[in-house]
Amino acid sequence: MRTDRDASRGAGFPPDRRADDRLGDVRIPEATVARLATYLRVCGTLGERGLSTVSSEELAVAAGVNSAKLRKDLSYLGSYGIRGVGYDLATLTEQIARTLGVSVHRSVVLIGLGNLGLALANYGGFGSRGFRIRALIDADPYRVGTTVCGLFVRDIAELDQVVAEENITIAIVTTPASVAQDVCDRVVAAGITSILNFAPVVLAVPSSVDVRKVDLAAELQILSFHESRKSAAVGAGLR
Amino acid sequence: MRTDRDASRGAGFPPDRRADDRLGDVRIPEATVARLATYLRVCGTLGERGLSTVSSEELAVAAGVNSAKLRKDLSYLGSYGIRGVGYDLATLTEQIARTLGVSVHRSVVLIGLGNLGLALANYGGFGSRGFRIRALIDADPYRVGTTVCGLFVRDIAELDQVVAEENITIAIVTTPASVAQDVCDRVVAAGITSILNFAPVVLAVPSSVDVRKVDLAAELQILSFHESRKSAAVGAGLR
DNA sequence: TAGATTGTTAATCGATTAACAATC
DNA sequence: TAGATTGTTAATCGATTAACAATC
Repeated sequence: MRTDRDASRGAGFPPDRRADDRLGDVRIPEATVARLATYLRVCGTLGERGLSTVSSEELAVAAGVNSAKLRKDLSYLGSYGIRGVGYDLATLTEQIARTLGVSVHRSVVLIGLGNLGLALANYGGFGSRGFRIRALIDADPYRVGTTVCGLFVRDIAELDQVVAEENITIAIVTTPASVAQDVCDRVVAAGITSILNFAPVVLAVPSSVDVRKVDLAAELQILSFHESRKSAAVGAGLR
Repeated sequence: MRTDRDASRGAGFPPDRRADDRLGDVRIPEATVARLATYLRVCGTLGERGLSTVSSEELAVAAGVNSAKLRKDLSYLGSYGIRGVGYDLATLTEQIARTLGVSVHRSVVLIGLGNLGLALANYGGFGSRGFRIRALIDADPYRVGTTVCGLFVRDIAELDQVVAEENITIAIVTTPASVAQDVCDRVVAAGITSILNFAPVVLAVPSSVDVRKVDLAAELQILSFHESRKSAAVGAGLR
């Protein structure tokens, strides 16, 4: 569907990307990007089971979405399906990985080695999905200099150096809430442009930096809301 | 704005809730529910700083959202602001907590005591936000019977009993992906109606059960996507 | 009263999905 | 060719937000 808005942009307004930018010439909706990560994981699982081709219906069921949505999502990447047949798993996997920018591994720095930080440092699931934790940073002088998962724990003062040396663009922040904004400021100053924040605070960053937040208590509260509605429905006589 | 659809529903179609169900008579959008959790946390922070009243503008800035959106979100709870003045923090906090169903603590069972499970069991941030982990369950016979954070680690065979005894409705699943669906089936059979899933699998559940998924690698992949676009922009001559 | 701020309206924007022409 | 499945259209649904009347 081509709207008047599209037409006016094509005619005069600056496009989001240059037309010759092959990787980035199609704007992909945020909701689609989030689902691509799921599709990529499911493709991996199906590939391990020996499948070489999947239909949009099979993939949609495995990913827990509607097949029309899945096809629309995949259509943003280009036309990699074969009508009457389905999608070649290897090709599809490669294209999704390329779109997400995880065809090559990305380097990550993890800051704050409390319970959660240590658990993430030890988590084995990042490597297979495109990420390597290349540096660990903590404020506790007793922890700095020790080795965790084969990596030296460094002081925050070494952040700039480590980010440059290891070509790091993504930081995982698992510090206490009280220091998270300060750590965030240093991380941004060091040149990091993406932050995954586990501290329960809203981080202020320049618009050039992306922040995603994981708030575990908030997730539980959302579930709690629906629990309330379930019991309210019972209370209202719907038993 | 009252649309034809609303009118036709009011006229004939069954409403989502009974009109006399005071807690649940207004349908609150999912996007709003998710933000209410943030507002609740921010209200707590502002309250600790000694504030007793906030304007929508102040609260919006602290929560990182547009103030019109915040007012619209709060309007679903009822009319708790005072024009020309703002919102009373104590009242607002209470109303949001009530809406989210966390005015009283909810009991949670945590299943799977690997790195992440142990970290969550030790995490102190749940208590202040309305949740108590009341039971720990693991499959490893060497771990069953030990004490973690003052709780006995139990076998999955005891799930039904523990859920009933402790009045648990929410489960946190931090098992390996390979057993997550099996654990999920048992959890549902035990009467749990909300699941927070950290295993990187799509869980199949009855429609009466809510599942929220936290996929850390997927979060990084979303950040990676935007990183790709940033460097593509540079590559396309926008340096 | 004058200034401030809420609650609501209505326009706009973005996401979802059934349906089907295109095509393997 | 006949059956199957993609890629796309267009309708619908849901979320966002500027603007402002209501009102403290």
